[in-house]
Amino acid sequence: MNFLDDLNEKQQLAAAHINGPMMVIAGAGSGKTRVLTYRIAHLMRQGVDPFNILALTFTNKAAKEMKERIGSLVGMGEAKNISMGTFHSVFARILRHNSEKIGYPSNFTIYDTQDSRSLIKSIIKEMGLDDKIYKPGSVHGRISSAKNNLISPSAYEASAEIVGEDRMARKPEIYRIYKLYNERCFKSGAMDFDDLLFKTNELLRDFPDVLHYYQQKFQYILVDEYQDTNYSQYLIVKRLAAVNENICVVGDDAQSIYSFRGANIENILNFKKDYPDFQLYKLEQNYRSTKNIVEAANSIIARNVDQIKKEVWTSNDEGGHITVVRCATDNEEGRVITNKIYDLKQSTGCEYKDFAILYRTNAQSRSFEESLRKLGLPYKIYGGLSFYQRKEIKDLIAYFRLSANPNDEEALKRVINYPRRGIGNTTLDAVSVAALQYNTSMWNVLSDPHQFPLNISSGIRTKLSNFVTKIQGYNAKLELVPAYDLASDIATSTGIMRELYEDKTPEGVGRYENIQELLAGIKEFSVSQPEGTKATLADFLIDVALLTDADQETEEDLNKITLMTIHASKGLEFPHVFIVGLEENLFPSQLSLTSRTELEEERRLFYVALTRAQKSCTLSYVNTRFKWGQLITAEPSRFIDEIDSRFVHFENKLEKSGGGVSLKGFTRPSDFSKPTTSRMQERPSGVPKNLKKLSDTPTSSSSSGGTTQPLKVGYNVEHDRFGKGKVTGLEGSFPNQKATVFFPRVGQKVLILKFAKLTVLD
DNA sequence: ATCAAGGCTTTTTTT
DNA sequence: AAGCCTTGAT
Repeated sequence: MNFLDDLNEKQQLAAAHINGPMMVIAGAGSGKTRVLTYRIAHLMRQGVDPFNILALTFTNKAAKEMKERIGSLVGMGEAKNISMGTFHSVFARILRHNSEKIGYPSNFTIYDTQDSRSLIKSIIKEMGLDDKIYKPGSVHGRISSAKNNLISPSAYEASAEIVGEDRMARKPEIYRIYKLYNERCFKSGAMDFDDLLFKTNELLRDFPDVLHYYQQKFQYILVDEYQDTNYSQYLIVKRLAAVNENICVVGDDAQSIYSFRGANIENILNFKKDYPDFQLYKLEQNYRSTKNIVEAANSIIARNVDQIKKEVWTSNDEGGHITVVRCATDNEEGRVITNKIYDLKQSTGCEYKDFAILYRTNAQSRSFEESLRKLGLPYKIYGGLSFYQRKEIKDLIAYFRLSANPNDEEALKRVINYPRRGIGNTTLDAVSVAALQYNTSMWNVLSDPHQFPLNISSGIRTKLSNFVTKIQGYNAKLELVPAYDLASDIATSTGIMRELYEDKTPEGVGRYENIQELLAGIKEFSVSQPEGTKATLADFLIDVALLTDADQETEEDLNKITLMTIHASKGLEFPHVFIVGLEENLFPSQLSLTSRTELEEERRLFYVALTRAQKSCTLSYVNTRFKWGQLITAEPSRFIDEIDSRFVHFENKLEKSGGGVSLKGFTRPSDFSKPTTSRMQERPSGVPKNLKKLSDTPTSSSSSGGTTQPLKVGYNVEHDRFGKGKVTGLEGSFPNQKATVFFPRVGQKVLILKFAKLTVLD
């Protein structure tokens, strides 16, 4: 039997392509993952050894799923042997095998973004620069994009253009920070995310035997989401594919949403230049969404100037309109969307996993979380603060890292005084200075303190040497003791377990459980290793640095409502999608409004969001929203109006009235003191006029100084939603005065008076 | 060296 | 709102 029969004609042609370069331009929902999967299976059926296949995906989860699907077609035993994963994880492994060639230990550490920023921050301090001007985050961004374009520190320094840009931005020293940063990473035996690609390029460039080996090994190369690769990734692929030219790239320019991290649509154009005889396949039939959704999405993307023209179409049902909902506040948005999900589930009988709430920024998840929890609906948030970014997890992993690679300076600084062992900043600074002075790592100073002049008391010296001995002990066990055993040994013998166990606060209990979960994860990791291979803690570390919480998904997560950013939703699909927070300055983001290309990327992002939906798609926006603790007013996103109106239904559009609602730009709290602005919130009906609404008179009472507060502890008040209650506490002053009120119906609440619809009864 | 309190800033997006 | 950092007291 021929399993290619599962595909449509165009998909079949692409999947059956064997030798020579090929590109698949695939519209949203046109089954590109399917083509990739079947093509790999087909290759294997045709006798290609899975060891000779390299498939690069955008996420580890995508790799895992694709592997499973291929496994079900040709057998798991075989599928296992394909090299499949993200660029970062595949090449981290390759680097590990070849690390000594480029001067790194095989147990090199992978610095995450936090590590990088913290290192950059200390370098900025050491250089005596002002970290208000040289913000670690933006300096890192600059360095990162240099690396993604394969610009080394010396090339950076030599480029008049780049240094000129820095000078214009009043940050002329970045090239020096970059240089020092790289030196420090090297000395710490650490690579950052970008190094994983940069160093791979170095390795393949400078070691012809290595290049040759992998060219022979990877006879067939496939790259998914090609539109989101950067120059560094492009060049790795080009080098590896140079001999056999059996390269297949799959992508959709309309879904390019990662240019902020160096992704480059030009890679598609370069492909045409590099392999002029390549075969092009276009997939334009959408199998995912209703006609309305497909055409609405088309009408959006048509507004972009930068695009490869294609006609995405579907033979699916027409489906319902795209619904647009207006809400007063972010909290109401949470309630409204949650209720809609509840109703839709009741009426259609679908499952929780059929719903997704997609937003532009992680911070928006809060209001949805709250109302979902209130209604008792199960949900899972992806992204944001992931499991591996939690403090307690990072702390324990820092011990693991240090045990595997004692030169890892960021790990050292993290745990040398955690749990408290009386080694403070003064001591650490002294060690750091000595390390810099003698051009060595902090660990070398610590482990051989007599070699270095350290002005430190003997009591502290003992503490330091105890710490060193402890780490050396772990280090010695690294190759001998199984990963799980060593990990739990470290967790207990450092005192981390005890410290967390003794913390009986809910947060403390949670942290303790997280540690347990991490240890369980390590056990699982050990078990899942192929027969005969022993998994050390160092092996686990390579994995863990590149895991995200999509990889953490458990069985029970499988039937929950999904909450994630639109970026994270790429490649996924859901029957019912809610795209929330469609407001100017949020989506499109304020930061994207300066250039057409950035705005177009936001539009592509909206396109991606729309095309996640299979059956229905609902958009929402709010009139006022909290941002950084301040209430701001918002306008509906331009993207709403950009959808061809034939496909849209406005559920409760605000009628244009001359009144105060169409206020523009009143985003500052100072505007609240202007008398004309009429509070922006509609006065709830049902509040008798003779009752004094606090929120109507915030300015006169407090900002004019000295006048007594209209509210006192003990007053009886009434709230629109919570009912009657008694004030039990007041704190802060205008505009941030808060009242603690006890409502017999709902319990104690802390209300911000500026906004609370509170009425005094006495 | 440690801790508490108060001030200050926030990359939108992620490997 | 929340986390981070500085400051000041012990």
